[in-house]
Amino acid sequence: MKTIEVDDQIYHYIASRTLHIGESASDILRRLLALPQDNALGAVTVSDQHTTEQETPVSEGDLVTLLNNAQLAKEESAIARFMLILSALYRARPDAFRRAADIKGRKRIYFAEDPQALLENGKTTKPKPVPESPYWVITNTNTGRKRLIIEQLMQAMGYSAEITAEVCNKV
Amino acid sequence: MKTIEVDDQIYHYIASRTLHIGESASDILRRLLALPQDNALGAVTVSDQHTTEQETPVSEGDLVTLLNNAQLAKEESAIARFMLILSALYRARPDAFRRAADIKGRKRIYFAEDPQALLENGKTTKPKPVPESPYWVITNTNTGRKRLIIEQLMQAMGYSAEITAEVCNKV
DNA sequence: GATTCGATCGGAGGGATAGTTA
DNA sequence: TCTAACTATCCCTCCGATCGAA
Repeated sequence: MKTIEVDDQIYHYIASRTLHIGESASDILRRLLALPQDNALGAVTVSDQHTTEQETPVSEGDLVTLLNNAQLAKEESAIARFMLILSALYRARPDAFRRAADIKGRKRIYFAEDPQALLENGKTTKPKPVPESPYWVITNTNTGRKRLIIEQLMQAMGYSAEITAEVCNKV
Repeated sequence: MKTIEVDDQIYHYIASRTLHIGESASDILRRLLALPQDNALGAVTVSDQHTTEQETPVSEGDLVTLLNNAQLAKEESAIARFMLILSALYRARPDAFRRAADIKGRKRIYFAEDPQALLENGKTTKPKPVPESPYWVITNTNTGRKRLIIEQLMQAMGYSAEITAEVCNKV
C-alpha cells in the first residue's frame, strides 16, 4: 500500500463514486480509470531507487523562495506551518534532508519514510506525511519541540545558524 | 489535503502519468478523471452562456475569477469552502447579495450585518464573518444545508440554475 | 406521514502542560 | 536529589452528521 495526497476536490470526487460499502480508494480508482479489476499481485513494488544526487552548495536563496510564500503566513496552526517548512526543506535539498533525517529524541524517531516506523517508536506520535516528499514526521509535540526539530534538522543539513533561526521563527 | 491509500498498481499507474516534473497527485488525477483544471470553474458553462438575463446581467465571468479554484480545492472543511464562496458572491455583486441576504429558515435568519442579530434568532448559530464583506452567516449547519443556503442565495441573486448547481457542488 | 429545519453532541485535530526519564 | 530534556496525556476548539422538533 502506498499513500498519496490529494486535495479535497479530488477526495470528494473519489468518495462520491463509491459503489459498494467499504470499497477502497483503489477499487474506486481502478473503476474510474478503467483499469483491469484484477488484484494485480504481479504489480512489482518498484523499490524507490534514489539515484544519488549531486552535492550542491546550500542554496539558501531557493529555500527563501520556497518559504517566502504568503501561504506560510496564512496557515493557522503550528502543524500546518511545520509541514510546509519541512516540505520546502526536502525539496530544496533532498539528499541533505535524507542524511539529516535520522535525528531523534529519547524514545521517538522524528522522521521515517514509513509511518509504521514512527508508530513503533513511541506511544502516540501522530505521524503525518511531509507533502511532496517520501517522508513522514512525528506530530504530537508542542510548538517548542517543533522548532527544535526544524533547528536540528537544518543544522544537520548544513544551514547557517542565522537562516535556521529565521526559519524556526516561522513555525 | 487528504491522504488516501492506494495499492501499488494504482500508485504506479498514477505516477507513470506524470506530465510535468513536480506535478502533484491531485493534478494528475484531475487530468485522468477529466475534472476541471484549477482556475477554470466550468469554462464550458461560462462560454456557453446565452446572455438572456434581463435586469443586470449576472457577470459569471467575474465570479469564476473570484472563485479561483486552487484555493477552494485546498480547503479541508466545508465551512472554509462555504465562506470562500460567500465572499466571492458578495464581491461579485454586492447589491444583489444585499437584496438576496434575507433568506431564512423556520427560526433562524441566515445572514446579517451584525453577529448579534444571528445570535438572537436561534439557539446556537455560530455566526462567522464573511471575508471581505459586511455580512455574517450562521455556521452551525450540516453540509447539505450549507449547499441549500448557497443555492437559495444564488437563486435570489439571479444566477442560472446551472452555475448555481456547479457552485453548490464545490461546497 | 413526509419533509424541512434546528442544534445537540460525538469526533477529530491541535498543542499546552503534566508527567516521565535520563 | 535536582534539573533538563523529552513524551504523551488530556483539554479545548472546531466541524458537521445525526436525530429531534416543527
